Amino acid sequence: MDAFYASVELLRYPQLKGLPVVIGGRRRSVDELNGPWPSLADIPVGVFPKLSGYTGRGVITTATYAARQFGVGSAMGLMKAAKRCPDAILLPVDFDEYRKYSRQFKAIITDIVPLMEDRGVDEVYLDFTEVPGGQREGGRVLARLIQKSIFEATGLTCSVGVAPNKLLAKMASEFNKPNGLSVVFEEDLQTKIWPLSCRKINGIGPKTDEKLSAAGIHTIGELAARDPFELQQLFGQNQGRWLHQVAWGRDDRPLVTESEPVSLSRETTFERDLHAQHDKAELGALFTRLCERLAGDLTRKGYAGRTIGVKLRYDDFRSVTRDQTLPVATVDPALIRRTAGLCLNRVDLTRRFRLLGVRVGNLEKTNFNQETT
DNA sequence: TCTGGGGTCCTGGGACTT
DNA sequence: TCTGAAGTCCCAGGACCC
Repeated sequence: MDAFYASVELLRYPQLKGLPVVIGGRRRSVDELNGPWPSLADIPVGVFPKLSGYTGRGVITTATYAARQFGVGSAMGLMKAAKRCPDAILLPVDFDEYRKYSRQFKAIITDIVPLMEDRGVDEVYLDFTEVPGGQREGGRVLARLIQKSIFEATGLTCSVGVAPNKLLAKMASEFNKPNGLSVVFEEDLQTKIWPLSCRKINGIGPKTDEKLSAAGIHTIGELAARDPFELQQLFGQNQGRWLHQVAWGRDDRPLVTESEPVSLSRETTFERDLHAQHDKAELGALFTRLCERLAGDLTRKGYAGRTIGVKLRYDDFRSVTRDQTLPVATVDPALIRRTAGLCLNRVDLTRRFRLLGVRVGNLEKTNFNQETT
């Protein structure tokens, strides 16, 4: 398979190009910025709020490359980011807008390459083994055509990686961000992949990286040099085997062009930590609202679920979950609320918590899908 | 002083059945 | 009747990703 990985850069306002910008925080409407504007593209740079003096909860969803120079990035708390880069512009998250552009760029892509795996709002894998011209210049010609088509239709830039499999294509796409294009061949493994940190592998997060470091393994090359049996001793059979495979650039996962959701959930972090007894009314209303919204999601997407669960995050950031499986699948907000309430009775409610979530799993298709996309 | 929201997948333990 | 093995389901938590 010739895999192609593209991630689209969603910041498209020309007046902000090259400036440090972070997108994130708790969800606010664009109107809250500084009064109603026809669109963010019409706002002069000086009007955007700065990160300096930001107080309250919230994390960065994404940041421009100019902002990343200051050591801020995804998932960082906004207050910490404000200290590192006070002059950065803070934009609110606007998921409806992202979804709109996401549909648009994916439609453009599938017009050119029909075999697409959707990896979220801004990323896709493509297989262009069978696409006419897909092999020209190692895939560069087709990749450039896709980049050009997306830019002309949406103003969005995207970074692209082309490689023999999904693992390497994803890594290749990171080489020249933003708006980059990289091709990695099998024979490039030792020169282009092995010098990289293990953390660059999709699937190695902070925990695994820490364990690897403790074993004296920092780069992918060092990982590849280890005996597979030693890795299995350290990480267990499955993960050990997988680590050895990916270090050697091996990945035979096919493109997944269709999938069904496994669960749906809604959760919210409070402005301040709440207590089950002292904030009973507020929590009760919030809990009901979460269940209603979740029931709405299920109905809209055409699913019902049998397993109802809750999630709590305490003030010390520990999380707990409880769930319960019903005899039949439901979309009924009252039943979801009642069952989730029973789950909630099984957790420690004596200490304050910062987040409450409701989840429905064990999904079954109903025939009432109201969503067209 | 911190650390969102919405997902998937994996692991491991306990209950239950055969 | 008791015991152990194996399979399955349910549940909880952890790691990771976008």
